[in-house]
Amino acid sequence: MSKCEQCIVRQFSSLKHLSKEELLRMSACKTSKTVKKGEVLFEEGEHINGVFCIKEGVCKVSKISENGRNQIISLIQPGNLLGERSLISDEASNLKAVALNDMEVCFIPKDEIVKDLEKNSAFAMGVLKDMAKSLKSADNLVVDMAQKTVKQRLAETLLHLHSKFNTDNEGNINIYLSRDDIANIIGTATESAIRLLSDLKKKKIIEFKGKNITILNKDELEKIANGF
Amino acid sequence: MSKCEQCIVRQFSSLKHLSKEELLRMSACKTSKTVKKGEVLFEEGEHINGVFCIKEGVCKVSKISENGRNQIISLIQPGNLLGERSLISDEASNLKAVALNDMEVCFIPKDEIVKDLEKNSAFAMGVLKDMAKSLKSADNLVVDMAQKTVKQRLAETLLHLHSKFNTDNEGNINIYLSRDDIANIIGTATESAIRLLSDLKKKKIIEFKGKNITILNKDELEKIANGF
DNA sequence: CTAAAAAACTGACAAATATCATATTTTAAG
DNA sequence: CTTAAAATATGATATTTGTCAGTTTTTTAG
Repeated sequence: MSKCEQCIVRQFSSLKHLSKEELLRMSACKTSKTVKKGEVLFEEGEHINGVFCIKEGVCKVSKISENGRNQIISLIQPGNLLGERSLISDEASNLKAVALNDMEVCFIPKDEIVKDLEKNSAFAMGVLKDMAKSLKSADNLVVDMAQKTVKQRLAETLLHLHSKFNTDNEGNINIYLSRDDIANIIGTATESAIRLLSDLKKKKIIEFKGKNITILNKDELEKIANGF
Repeated sequence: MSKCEQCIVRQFSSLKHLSKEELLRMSACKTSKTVKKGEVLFEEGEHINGVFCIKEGVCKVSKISENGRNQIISLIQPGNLLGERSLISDEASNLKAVALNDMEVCFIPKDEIVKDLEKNSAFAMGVLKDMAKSLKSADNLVVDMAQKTVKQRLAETLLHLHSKFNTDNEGNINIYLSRDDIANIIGTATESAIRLLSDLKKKKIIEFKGKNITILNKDELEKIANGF
């Protein structure tokens, strides 16, 4: 079993504040698993009883609205933790997580995390900072959802995806989402998302072949996102 | 100067985890002030450098979208803290706070809070729980904003306001918001909010005289909020 | 009390978006 | 390779919501 010390999650998450001994204990009680594309990490309403460390792959975190439509709240990348919120509130999860591609994750049981939170104040502050960051982006998302048009939100989403997932310096968006997923991120009907994507393509602002989307004119996309 | 020990904010916020000595120190470095209706507690982009304890009155917390429209994110009641998020991220505030009526608040400087956060893990866990709660409701709000119609959001907002602000057992909503504020909570044009309020009145689901709104048929309002 | 300003309201119309129906293309399974 | 299923795409239309213009009511300042 690999030690947590070298793990990408340790480098990028609040786990970096853990000491060697704490990591060793964590390493001893963690479980690793692979999650195939399309599989569910946890359901809405499920008691997770721990946190997931995302080592490889990406998952979408979503929630079903009372209308029965699915809203994707965020995409979680390698290096991040998942499930902190529910762990801290000591509640069932309010969200569902599904793998977008094949994943490698570790699961750390709740007790272990709570113990460290209480003893290691740097770790607690780290988690607090992560949560504060999530809260800020959630607030921003609320404003966007409430005030921006679907067209603006699509432009903004493409820019977000680009800055989060591009590996080269091109305009390629290196994450492959279905039109349905894109619609569920921006909160619109699938047909509307498709139509607006086609518009952007016609105007040479983006290019795409299937799920492979490339941004051709970033400035223009930014203008659209800001309402011009 | 009043001691923090008996304060309503201590009873209801994470400050309840502070010891007597910690409270005394806090009491010594805090400043009290009154904020008149309509006055600004802090602006978007301002460095707050501390947290506000809300002893009396209500304030609205909002953010201007790129479109120039104002979105109210939440209403803060007596007993709550305000400004924790920015303090923990060590950033300027991303939100603006304005008094909805005359307020009594205390201000606790940042250093004092940070000191206690690092030393008192129960306090840190309390703040963490508050933040987790805020994050959950922000996520829910995102879903509502993205997926619900304006009519649904209005119905839901009226129900929220009622459960948060009713003092008697009647359907009265004991907080007085302008039509503009209501529109800025649900994320719509003022005229749309007015029209939908009038519709609900015509259908005898609510009653209102000016800003004084009463829910007549809660069941029906719940149905509307859930899309029927 | 009165005038001016602000807030609430209403109607007409335009724009954005959802829905439904259907066609085409891509993907997956045998 | 072939066929069925799923995803993507497009058109027509209905619904929702925003915008603008104007009226009425309420609030505020003097």
